Amino acid sequence: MARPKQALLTRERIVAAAGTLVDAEGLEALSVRRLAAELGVQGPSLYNHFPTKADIVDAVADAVVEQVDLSVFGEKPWPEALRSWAQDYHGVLTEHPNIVPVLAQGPGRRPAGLAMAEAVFGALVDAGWPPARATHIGALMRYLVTGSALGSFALGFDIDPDLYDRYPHLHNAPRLAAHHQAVDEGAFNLGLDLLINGLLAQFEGTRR
Amino acid sequence: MARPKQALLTRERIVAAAGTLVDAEGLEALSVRRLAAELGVQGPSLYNHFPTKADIVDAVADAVVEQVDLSVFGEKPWPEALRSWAQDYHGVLTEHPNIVPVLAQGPGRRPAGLAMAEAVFGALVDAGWPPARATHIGALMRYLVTGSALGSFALGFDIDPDLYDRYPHLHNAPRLAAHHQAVDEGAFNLGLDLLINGLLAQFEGTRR
DNA sequence: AAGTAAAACTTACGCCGCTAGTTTAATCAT
DNA sequence: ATGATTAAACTAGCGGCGTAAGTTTTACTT
Repeated sequence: MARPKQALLTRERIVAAAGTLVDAEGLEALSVRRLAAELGVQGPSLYNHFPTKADIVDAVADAVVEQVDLSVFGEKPWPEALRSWAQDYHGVLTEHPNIVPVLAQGPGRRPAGLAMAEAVFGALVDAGWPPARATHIGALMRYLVTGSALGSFALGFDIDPDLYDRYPHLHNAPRLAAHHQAVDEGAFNLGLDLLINGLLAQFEGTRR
Repeated sequence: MARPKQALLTRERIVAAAGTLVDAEGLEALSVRRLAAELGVQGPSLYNHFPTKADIVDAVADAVVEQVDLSVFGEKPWPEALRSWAQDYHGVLTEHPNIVPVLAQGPGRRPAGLAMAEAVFGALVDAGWPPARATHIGALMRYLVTGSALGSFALGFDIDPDLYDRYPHLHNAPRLAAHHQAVDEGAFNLGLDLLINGLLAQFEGTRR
């Protein structure tokens, strides 16, 4: 086949197929040949639409970030906005955990990533936080959200019970797997509460 | 060469060389052939000492975790111990950032990882925290430490100034790179303060 | 109508993790 | 002491990887 009458590929179709593949089978399963096969095409054809595989992965990551709702930042005071955004971000990443390692590297040049940083940082600065402090808060939020999404804490322990003979306090670790959602959510929400309440106290302390 | 009089390889030598390579050039640079070359040997020879490459990577990760000081947990009250441990853990990861993606997946079956979990969880439970809450706190600490070590926040932004024309609040983002250590440290310490102070308040609240 | 650009293709290079089978030395059992 | 087994290196090779190069055909531009 040479150039077809109707193009077989578009950037959108490629990103969608790549996202589906990553969600279903993980980042390691995303190879150029495999992705091309899903699209009914030979591997190198993808290079007519993206310069490198990394650009495809980046586009997948940004498509996920695009799903995060940023509208709260114009509508609510910073503490509620921050909480609401962090929960939504966390929820989106929970649905697409396999792409999180990419997001954890920062926004780079990705438009949705930069737009999100702009919204968060802008809201904090506009609310009266000093820019340096707002940067810290933004960083901290990324640490919590990506740290929690990067790998389930509860599923991070091997489930072989014999493994824990020498770690007496951990004897229930294999049982964590059964409740991993509740454990991970509990930890994330605890962290979010502590951070936002603490920040609020600091903020009001400097105001008065 | 067949079997030499003195074995060329040991697990320790392999892990040390792999760790050096990962530290110097990143996880992607660690290939079986490359590592073998560093050790003056052919690639498949490594399989006489480790069943898979993943086991080598795991051993590198555990060697890093082994460096974290756990002695504080027997010596100080839980808030100081938690802070001191988290700072030490954070410091160790700062020196070996390339292995963090592995640690972020949890301890799995790695002995030093499990010993660390045992120490943290045990100290919290022994101090009076309910086990479920202690689990949340342990998870939260991992989120913060690995989240912050996984990728510098300050270096996560592209330094091309033109990129920020459409993100007015971020116009100073390219300057973050110059102070990335201070920014990242500031965010981590802010988070640690907020979490531990908040936990302390909760703990004393339930005691009274 | 001619010229150019786009989008598919095939081929190929140098990497990758790992398996299989071979050789030789060291160690263990009788 | 010797014979058998195990250990630790080797070579050869499989299937997969990202991607560069060059080819063909179609579509768009002038």
